[in-house]
Order: sequence, then C-alpha cells, then structure tokens
Amino acid sequence: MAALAGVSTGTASKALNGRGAMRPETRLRVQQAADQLGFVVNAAARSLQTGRTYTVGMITTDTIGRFSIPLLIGAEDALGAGQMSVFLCDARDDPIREQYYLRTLLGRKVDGIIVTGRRTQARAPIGADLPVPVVYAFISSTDPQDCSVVPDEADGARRAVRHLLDTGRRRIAHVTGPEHHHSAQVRAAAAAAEWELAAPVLYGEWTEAWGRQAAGMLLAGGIDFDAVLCGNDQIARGVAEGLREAGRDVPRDVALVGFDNWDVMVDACRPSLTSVDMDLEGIGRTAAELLLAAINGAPAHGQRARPCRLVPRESTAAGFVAPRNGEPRNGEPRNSEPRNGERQPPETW
Amino acid sequence: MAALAGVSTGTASKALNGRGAMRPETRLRVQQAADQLGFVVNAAARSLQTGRTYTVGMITTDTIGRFSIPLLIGAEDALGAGQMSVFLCDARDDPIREQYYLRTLLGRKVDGIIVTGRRTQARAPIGADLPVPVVYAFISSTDPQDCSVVPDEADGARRAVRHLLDTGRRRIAHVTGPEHHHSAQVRAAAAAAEWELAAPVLYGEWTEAWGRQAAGMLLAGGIDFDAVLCGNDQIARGVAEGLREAGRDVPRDVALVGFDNWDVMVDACRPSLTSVDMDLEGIGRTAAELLLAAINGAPAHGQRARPCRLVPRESTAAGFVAPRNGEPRNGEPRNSEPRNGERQPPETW
DNA sequence: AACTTTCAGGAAAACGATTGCCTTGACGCT
DNA sequence: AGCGTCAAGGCAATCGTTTTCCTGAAAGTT
Repeated sequence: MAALAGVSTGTASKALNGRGAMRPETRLRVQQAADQLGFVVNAAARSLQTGRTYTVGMITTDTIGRFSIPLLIGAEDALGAGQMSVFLCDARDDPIREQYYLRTLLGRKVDGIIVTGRRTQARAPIGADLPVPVVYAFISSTDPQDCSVVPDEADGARRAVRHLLDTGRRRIAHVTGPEHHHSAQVRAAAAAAEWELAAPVLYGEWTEAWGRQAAGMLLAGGIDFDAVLCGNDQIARGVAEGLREAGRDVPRDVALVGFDNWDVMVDACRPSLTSVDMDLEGIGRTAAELLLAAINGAPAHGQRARPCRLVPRESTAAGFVAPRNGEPRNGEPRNSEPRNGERQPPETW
Repeated sequence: MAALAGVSTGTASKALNGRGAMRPETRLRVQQAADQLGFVVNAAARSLQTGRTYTVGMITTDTIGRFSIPLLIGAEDALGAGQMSVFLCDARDDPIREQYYLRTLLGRKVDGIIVTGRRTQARAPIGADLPVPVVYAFISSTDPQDCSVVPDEADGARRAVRHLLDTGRRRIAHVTGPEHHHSAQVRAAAAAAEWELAAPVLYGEWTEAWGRQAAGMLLAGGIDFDAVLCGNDQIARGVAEGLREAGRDVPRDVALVGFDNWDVMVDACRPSLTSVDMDLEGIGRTAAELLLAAINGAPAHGQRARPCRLVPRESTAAGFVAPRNGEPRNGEPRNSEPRNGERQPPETW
C-alpha cells in the first residue's frame, strides 16, 4: 500500500483525491509513491464507500448495427472524458434479455443508463421508478417525462430540399422506405411541406433494388423531374444506377440526395452522393452529456431533436441548370403546406 | 435487507449462494424474501470480498467499425451467458488512450481483457506481466505466448478457389487490395497455391472503384478468364459492375467470389455475390470462451486460426460452363505450388 | 506565559457482502 | 442421566477505500 511511503491510508486517500488539508510536500510524496508502485485505487472498494461507481450501462435494444455504432462511439467518448466506463449490453430486441441486463446493471450500481436502438416508433420506457437516471438516444420513450435525444429528421429533409432548390432544382421527386415507417413519414411530410413535390411520394423498401425500380417508375410515368430526394443512401444509389442505365445523367439531368450519409454508400455511388447526416455521434455525445448532468442532479426531461447536416457531393453539383421561369436562384423556399390540388399522379401509379 | 425475513445476513448470503448447511425451508424463505424486496446483491461489495468482479474489458484498438461489431456481439454473447459484463473501450488507434483504458480496467479489477482491432499486421502486446489474462481477437499479438484468435484467411481463399473449380471454372483471376496488406498477401498466396491463376494478381485498393478499374484491365489485357476471385466484397461488386457494363454476363461468362460476406454488399450486388465469411462472431465467441477458460485457471497460448465458410449465391451459379479439356467436373484441386513459368502477363501490365 | 486558533495527519467507523468459526439445541447412544 | 455428534444458523473478521472526528503541535494573541 502506498501508505508505506510515509503516511496512513486515510491521509494517502486524501492526498490522491485532493481532499483535506496537508503540506504540498506530503501530497507530492504520496503521489510519487503511488505511481512508483503502480498503485491504482480499487474501484469496488471506492464505490462501496462513496455510492458512486463511475460506470454507466448502455443497452442497445435491437442488435448493435450500423446506426448504433456512431451512437456508441459518441457516448463512449463523452463518458470516457468524464472518467466513466461503459457497460455494453446487446439486448437483441428481446424483452427478456433487456430486463435481465437491466437487473445486472442495477446490481452493478451503475450511475446511469443509456438506451439506444432502432425502432419505427417510440418505445415503452425500459423500467419504471428506476433508482438511476436513464437517457434514450436515437430512439425515444413514450413517457414524455423521460429524456430522449433524437435526430430532427424533418430538419434533415428540409435541408435537403433547400439544397436542391439552392442548386437550381424545382421538380423534386421523393423515393423512400415503407410508408408505415416513422422516418419515412416524417421525412416525406417535411419535404412536401417545404416544396411541392413533382410527384406523389414513392414508398417502398430501404434497398438499392427498390431505388432502381423506383427510378424506372419515375421515368416510365412520364414525370417531369430534375431531382430525387431519397429516403436513404441505399435507395439513392439504386436510383442513381437506374437513371444511369436509362441514359440520364446525374447530376446534369437529375440531382440526387440521400439520407444517412453512410460512407460506404455515398462514396461508392456514381457520382458520389450528396446526403443528409443525422450526426449520430453527436446524438450519442449529447445523450451522454445529459446523462452526466442527470447523475449530477440536473435531470432533463422530454425529447430533444438535434439538427441534421447536409453534406454536398457530386450528385447535386450546381451550375448545370438555369433557374426556371425567373424564379430567384436562391429564393426563399416556401413554408406553406403543399398545394395538393396541383398534383397530377400519372396513370401507372 | 433480506435478513429482515428471518435470518442473519450471513445466513442470507449462504442461502442465496447455495453455501453452508441449512433447512431447505429456510433457504426458500430467504429467496422469496429476496425477490419480494427486489433485492440484488451489490456487485462492488461482493467483488471486494471475493476478488472476482465478473467483469471483462474489451479494448478495440482501432475505432469500432464494421469488423469489430460481429466480434463484439459474439464476445458479449459468450460472456453474457457466463454472467459477465463487458466494459467497452474504444482506443481509436491511439496508444495513449489504449494505456489509459488499460489502467482503468485494471483499477476496476476486471477478470480479463479482450483486445480486438483491425490491423495490417500483428500488434505489440498491450502490456507486459498483466495481472489478468488477455485474449486477442481478430488481431494477433506478436508475442507467441499470448493467446490470439484469428480467421484462417488462407483457408477462406482456398475454399473460394475450390468452389470455383467445383462449379466448373478453370481460368481464375484475382483482384485484391494493397500488396502491403497482410490479408491481401495471405489470400493471394493461398489462392495461387491452390490453383494456377489465369493472370498475375491485381493489387489495388479495397474499393469498388478499384474493382471496376481492374475489370477493365482484365478485359483490356486480353486475359482469358472465366472467374474472378476478389479480395473483398467491395472490389467484387466493382468488378461485377465493370463486367456488366462491358457486356459480360455474371455468372454465365464470369463467376465472381467476394470476401467478408458483408450483407450490404453481397445482397446489393447484381447478381448477388458468393462470398467467403470469416465468421467474426464465432471468433469473438471463441475468444471470449478462451478468456473464460483462462480466468478459470486454464490459459491457452498461441494463435488459433478459425476456418472460414463459403456462402454461395448467384454470382457463381453453376451449370453454365462445361468442364474443359476433359478435366473431371469435381476434380481434386492440386495442392502443389503454382507453375510460375506458365504465366504470361500481357504487355499492358 | 498562558490561552486560543490553525493546520497536518492519524484513528477508526463506515460501505455491503462473504466466510470461517462458534454456539445452540436436538437427537442418539450407552 | 450423561455425554457425544451433528445440523442450523449466528457472529464477527475481512476486503480496500473514504470520511468524520480527533489529537498534537506549531503559531498567533494579549
């Protein structure tokens, strides 16, 4: 024990933790002795005494996937800076596992819990009257008193539309995922509210295959469009391929915007894909910071939506298309509701 | 405290842990009282006494990425079954962070540590004379005494070649990543040793763009090939596109095998891509099991290579190509060294 | 010079479980 | 009846810290 370097254990503790009054000389002596012996405080003993473990649990409700990772990294980053360690729990969408993990985390006396996961809708709270604060990241809790941090997907869709408008596009089509999927709905609604779409929203799957198919449908339907806003990057890539194979040039004839800014997709796409980034890492970081605040006695409540970011690439390269009908090049996008009456869906739909 | 249900804390402890002698009736009474009160043992207090924390640390040396996730899941799975919790540490390829995490993990008295990460080569041991067992997963340690679990990439390449041979292909080209990359070397060498390649190995990047380019090179070089074995799935997808745009049909004219079996790539590829799966989840699980064994006093040493698995899909659909020159349809692949003298690289290379 | 204040550092009681040892009472044996 | 044996369960030490309170000694006050 480091106390062998001159003082009692009590004093050594104070020295290392900056408590109590003592000569600077003594404090230094203890510290030197400590790292000479490679002394590391026993976290178990400490937490037994203090009640704090400097530990948080992170439960991913569905399996750790593409979306969870940036969240994990962001949260781990913010927590690591606060000297906290993270317990990783993968509940695989299984409520039994979830509750099992919850119990072990509570047994380990974590200071707080972050719940993440991909869902089409908000989820039920993981537990009621828990003795530790909980923050939901990416997913939100149905209890409005719970603290959730989610991406502002409507904001993302608006940014995408504005970017298309700014680069001179006016006839925007929208191809996205399943209609019952919350994200698809929100994004489509926000896009339509920002600018009247050139065609009814095409709902399908979150896949490249659907993107290719949808491109074909747009072309076959005789739609007049100079841009396609896609529900995610995979769809966008599929649309890009479909258009290219039909002889349309991206971005000259049609501009393309994806959603997710998934490096694998946006870089491999030809041309490289402009996309909306939900800043998942930032969401993870924010969630962790809110959790830290809650642990320190300043709990936050309700849902926080974080803005998205548009990352422009070649698929929306500007300068090709002249503004039509004298509309201002960087004119303010309208914010009114879409004039549904003007829509003219083609027969084939 | 559960002792309020009739007995002393000592007895309660024995009851819940199945120690000591006592009437079954008493034991039951304690257990009922415990979960009536929602009693969970305080892990800190327990570990302070027993010296075990039932906790392991998992350090990813590079940032958590596509390869780490299955490893994480596999390890977490095996450990969770053993009632152990996992501390996640993302060292981001920064030796300082790595050592910092190592210290905190040791302070938390983890029972063991798993080190994972993607590297081109084996890595230096994370620490010397550590008080807890360490297992390296996916990556290997330069110290032969350390325990590492890695994929048998040569095995994977051999399986791919055999599959191509089994489906009637004989003129196999190989397109892969950077020559200095260990995986590229190993896979290429194993493939070449299994069957004489139709052309010198094409080294490049791990990208689709390189795959497309390489397809063009093969065609322009006048190489006679009926199959391409690719260093990873992205390259394979690029090759598929390149071939398709040049009018070659996959799999009729050319069969294609990828490496990694990355769902996003193999499914989106046209046609869907046959690929070699390294079973990363299995590697994570094995590593965790070896760690558990080491914790229980049966440490393993040295490097374990786990076999790969070939997942056939449309890109190697058989039945199109008749065996040439009377070679047996399912003939034994030769295992001798390639006859380098027979190679005739075209001028353009 | 006697008294108060201040400061450095020690002693010991927690924290919550585990566990070896001990006590108690019931029972059986002679 | 007295003694030994054994099972059931209580007692208390222990793990390694933190933290409160306390003791001396040195310094300052009048």
